[in-house]
Amino acid sequence: MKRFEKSSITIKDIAKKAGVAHSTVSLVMNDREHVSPKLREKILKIANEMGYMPNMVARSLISKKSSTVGVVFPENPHFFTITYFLMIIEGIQNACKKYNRALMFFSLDQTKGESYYQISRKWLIDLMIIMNVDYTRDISKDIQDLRDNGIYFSFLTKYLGKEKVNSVCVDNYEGVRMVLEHLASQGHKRVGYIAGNPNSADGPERTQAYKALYKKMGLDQDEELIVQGDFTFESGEREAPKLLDLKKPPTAIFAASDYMAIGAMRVIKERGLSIPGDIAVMGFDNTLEAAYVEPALTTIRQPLQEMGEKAVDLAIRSMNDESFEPQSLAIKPELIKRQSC
Amino acid sequence: MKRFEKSSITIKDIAKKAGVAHSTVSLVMNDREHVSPKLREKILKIANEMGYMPNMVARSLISKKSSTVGVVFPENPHFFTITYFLMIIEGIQNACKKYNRALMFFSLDQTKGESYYQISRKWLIDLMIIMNVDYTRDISKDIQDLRDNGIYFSFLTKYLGKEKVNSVCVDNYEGVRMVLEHLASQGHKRVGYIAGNPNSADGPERTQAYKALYKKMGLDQDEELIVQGDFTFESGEREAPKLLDLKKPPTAIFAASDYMAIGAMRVIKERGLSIPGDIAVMGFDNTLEAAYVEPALTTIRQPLQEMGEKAVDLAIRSMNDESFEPQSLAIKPELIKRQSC
DNA sequence: AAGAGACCATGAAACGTTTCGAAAAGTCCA
DNA sequence: TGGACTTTTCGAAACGTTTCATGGTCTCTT
Repeated sequence: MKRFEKSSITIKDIAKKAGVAHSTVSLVMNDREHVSPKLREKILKIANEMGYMPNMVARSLISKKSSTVGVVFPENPHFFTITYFLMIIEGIQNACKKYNRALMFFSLDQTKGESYYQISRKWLIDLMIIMNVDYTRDISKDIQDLRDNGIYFSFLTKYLGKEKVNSVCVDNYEGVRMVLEHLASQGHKRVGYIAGNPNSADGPERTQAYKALYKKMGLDQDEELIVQGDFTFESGEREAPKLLDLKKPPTAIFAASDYMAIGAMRVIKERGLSIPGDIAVMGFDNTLEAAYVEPALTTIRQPLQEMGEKAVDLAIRSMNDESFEPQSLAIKPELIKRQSC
Repeated sequence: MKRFEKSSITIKDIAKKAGVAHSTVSLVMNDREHVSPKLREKILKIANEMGYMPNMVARSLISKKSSTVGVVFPENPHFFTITYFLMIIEGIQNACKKYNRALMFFSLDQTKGESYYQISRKWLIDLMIIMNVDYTRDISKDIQDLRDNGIYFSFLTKYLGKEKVNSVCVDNYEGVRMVLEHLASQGHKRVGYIAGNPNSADGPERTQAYKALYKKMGLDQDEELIVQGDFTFESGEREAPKLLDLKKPPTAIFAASDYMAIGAMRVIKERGLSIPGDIAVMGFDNTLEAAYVEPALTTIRQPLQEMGEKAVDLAIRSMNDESFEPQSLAIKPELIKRQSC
């Protein structure tokens, strides 16, 4: 089998057949003015007959743009199983369709010295979604490089640097408020809190919101009621007993992630306590599993899909409008009432 | 802010600095022979200092290859929430890293006349993973086009056409065998079966396996015991009552997907029956939710990640070895014993 | 009927690579 | 020392587009 025997139809083939210059065909294909309607018609017809399909790569080379949205996430072989990310990606995928762009994925290995800018240059990515950041490294140089080279981007996480950049994240304060209000409205006074990963952007923010709000809600203020998890199921299983074993145990547990909440639930059930009878549980995230555990978990839904879509929208707006100020969007979450409280 | 002020380092910049022809630099960058070690060293050093990064787009244009794996799936806005696909994609992502390729995603809208080959041409994709096929259309011309143009591909689903192609799917027969054997070993004689979507590749295959096997396993043969679902949670909820309402109801239900099994479980529990005490339930797929329902679902794990990786491996082998015969891999699944039976 | 505009179409250059035939530079041996 | 190799380096062409200055062809006005 010979390869590339049948080479594909180019703009020149069409030009030859139509008896015009290939630059004219280019104008037609890009829907630009200054081509007579008659000629345009003719060229389009021929292109259609011949089954022309533009070569995006050649187009990218000259325009220095790739018609692509590049999603960059940190090196982590298990990235894709984390449902949290997946739903965001669905949103990005939708946006790509809307803007007629292809979607590319890159994992960034910062330990090998790879930078966001290098990736953009290597693949001529002109629109980048940055999904998560290792804040232990200085990222501001990268940001500057992207900016200097006309690459538009959004962060899909809280951006902790000083620069003003497009970013989309959930409104953690509002989410925590909803949780505590809901619990308070059901008469809970003592609410145990399992905090999330302190090295993330969301973990500390939720904890801060919790501390800022519980007095306002009239809940018990007691440092004992706060334990430190890291968003994982295991940390929920590990930390929940500390709350249950208190002299004065809480009547409700709020975990900063669903996975931790589910871990806590397992422990509670193993001890023969009933949920929500003996103790209520609330999570945060509305991951897929939350609906399937028993009892189904009451939690806060982050509109992840919407967030993914918004992130692309912001970057596109920056691209189309030079005067558009980078925005930091905090998306309002939603309370999902189920059976766990 | 001016754009592209700082244009990036090219092979020519390096050539100028090193005082050589840019073609020589190209040879060095591609690790080709016929360059003296001394010069090679010097060029590499300069390239490194200047922070050279190859322009993959220019490279693609000339080589007609994109160093990319293109994953193509059918137009379906909710593609990405289906965990089944996601785990496969994780495998593909791993393989991409292994072969140092970027990952691109495309949704194919066959109603608009888009073909697999067109996508490959448009983006110079030379390695394609085809995730699912609309078998109501004739795909053999597409296959031929891909072949004729040296584009290597694997199907990540059972391929139903006549051609010999690379394909990776789960061994459904073996999976069903494991289920029935497990149920039989626990003394079940009457096993209800909720069939999957009849228009898919997997649905009929599992049903066929069920029918071929239940006599061998000494189970009751009774057409009443087979009901028709479509893989969704809702169809499980809808069909399970038909089995429970039989004059002689089954002692176990086997659903051809976890989602249907979970739907069935909900109905069973609503009727106040205990699982597995009154009735055992088994699923198929080992989706994420299976571990979290109560009781946790005994099911068949498809090694999805492995399948994704294998699909890329096969395509790469075809690419590297012209004489490699396309293979059709049926991956052995695994029984995951949990509490539902 | 000629000059001024407006509109169309063209051809060449460019994008950053790879490839390949040919030139240049080494090496070896007689 | 010169011819015959071999190895190294070079230069030009090519990949399929877009862009843009230039020139040609209309149509209108005076």
